[in-house]
Amino acid sequence: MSNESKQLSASLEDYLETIYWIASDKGAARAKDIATSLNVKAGSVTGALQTLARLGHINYAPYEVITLTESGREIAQEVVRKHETLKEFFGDILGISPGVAEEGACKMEHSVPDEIVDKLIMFTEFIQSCPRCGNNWVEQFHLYCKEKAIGSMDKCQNCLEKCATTFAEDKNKLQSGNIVTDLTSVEPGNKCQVRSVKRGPASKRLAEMGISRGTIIEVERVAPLGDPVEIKVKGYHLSIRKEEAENIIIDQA
Amino acid sequence: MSNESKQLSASLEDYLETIYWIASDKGAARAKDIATSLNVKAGSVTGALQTLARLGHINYAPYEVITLTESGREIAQEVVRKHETLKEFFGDILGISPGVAEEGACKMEHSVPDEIVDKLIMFTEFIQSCPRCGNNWVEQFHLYCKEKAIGSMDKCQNCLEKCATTFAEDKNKLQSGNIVTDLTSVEPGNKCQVRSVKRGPASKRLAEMGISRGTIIEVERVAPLGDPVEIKVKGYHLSIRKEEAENIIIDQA
DNA sequence: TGACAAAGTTAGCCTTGCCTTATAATATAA
DNA sequence: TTATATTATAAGGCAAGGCTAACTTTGTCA
Repeated sequence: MSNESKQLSASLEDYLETIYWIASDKGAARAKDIATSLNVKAGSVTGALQTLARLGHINYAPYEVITLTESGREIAQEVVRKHETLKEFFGDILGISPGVAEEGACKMEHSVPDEIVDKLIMFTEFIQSCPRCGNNWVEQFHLYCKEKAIGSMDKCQNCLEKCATTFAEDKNKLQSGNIVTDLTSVEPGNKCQVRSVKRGPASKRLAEMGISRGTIIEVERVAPLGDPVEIKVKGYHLSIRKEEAENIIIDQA
Repeated sequence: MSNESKQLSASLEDYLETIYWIASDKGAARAKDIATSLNVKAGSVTGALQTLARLGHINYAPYEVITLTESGREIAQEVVRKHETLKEFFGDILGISPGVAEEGACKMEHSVPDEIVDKLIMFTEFIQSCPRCGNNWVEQFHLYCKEKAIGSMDKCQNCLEKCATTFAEDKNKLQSGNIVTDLTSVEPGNKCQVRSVKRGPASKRLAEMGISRGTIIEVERVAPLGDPVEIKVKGYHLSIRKEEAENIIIDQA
């Protein structure tokens, strides 16, 4: 049981990723679904499943449903994180069309080193929060791509000034209406930045999740009664209790 | 002779890339050098060379030196371009350590789509030329990576203002000393942006190379008498005559 | 010139990964 | 309980890519 093996092949990573998606949709995966999803025959799936089971990444017994083990989930989540990170960067920042962004992410998710994904997430977040990148900076880049030239000096000065005034306005707005807001008030789909985390029974857990001052959180979904709040932090999908969310004081982005 | 085949394997791309480097160093490659460079035995090299020859990517005859054909050079250059683009982005923008940047580039060069490389080059160039990214913007990002938080509002305002004044100063400096400069005055290792290309016998060739208003050019090397000027444009390594360089009017970056 | 070393070639072989088909076993639901 | 769908197994194909070992060619130097 070399549970801590070196590196899975791209193909096996794809199997894990597929199982992850099917399982998070239906609770557990069946061979048929995997075969359909990956476009292979049922026989091939069994072989891959046996390999993954031998490596300790899935819970598998003949004719039973398939679930991920701890290590399998970790690997799958990491692959998904890489995939989503690349896709978002390509799409939202570089302005690549969705199809190519998806295709590129699929190919590259198996080769990008962890360290680079981490930095890419930081970079994307930085771009989305640095005031100098406010006021349509990304759109300026897309314009540059079309026109193949930076604007004239005067145009740039204009842009720079507008950026400054926009920032000053936002700042005033924020400081005048200085309301303390917590994570529960963020709408699904929106991002925010953590100002502070209130001390409490859960603060250690939150810190372990990487939630601290400055962290950028995207709220993905909120359950009917607001209880489990599903969020994305540094590319990881997490779920936190309402009480925990209330302890996270944020600046709305 | 399916000269226009679909996609080479990562391994064959590596062979072409290696031949490219050896050939650009010594004029032609020998099997021994390739074997050493790729860390394989001589026998394996012969096999790969035969495959590449069959595909029309190298000029190969038993016991003779090896050179790239037109198609082989194209592929090799594209791989090199991907490699360098990724490495530069990882290192210069993301702030990844040279070792990891190199390793990541090696792995990803075989899977990144052309379109994404193109955009990544544009993006890197945009960052290096947009005034809003002047005044140490990239360093601000690296600081952010360390401190995991954007600066305070006041700090950001300060940064923004300093960026604006720096830009204004540069602008004044440029406009007061309004000297027309051409590419020959750029020191090796520096970058500049094309303001215009003088009409002349070579202007068509330059346009074909993708050199036009707004293009960013990095001067890599200048031969002793200033004659062939080696430059890098959009990730491609090119060589142009002195007379051509003199027709390229630039803004020093 | 001729002998030898270095470089290159060839052939046979092996491993790995990943897929397929055909057939057998099991589960499920009418 | 029996037909149908789903899984499992076994055998095998095949392409990529490497290795070894024996052999050939080439170039160099005495």
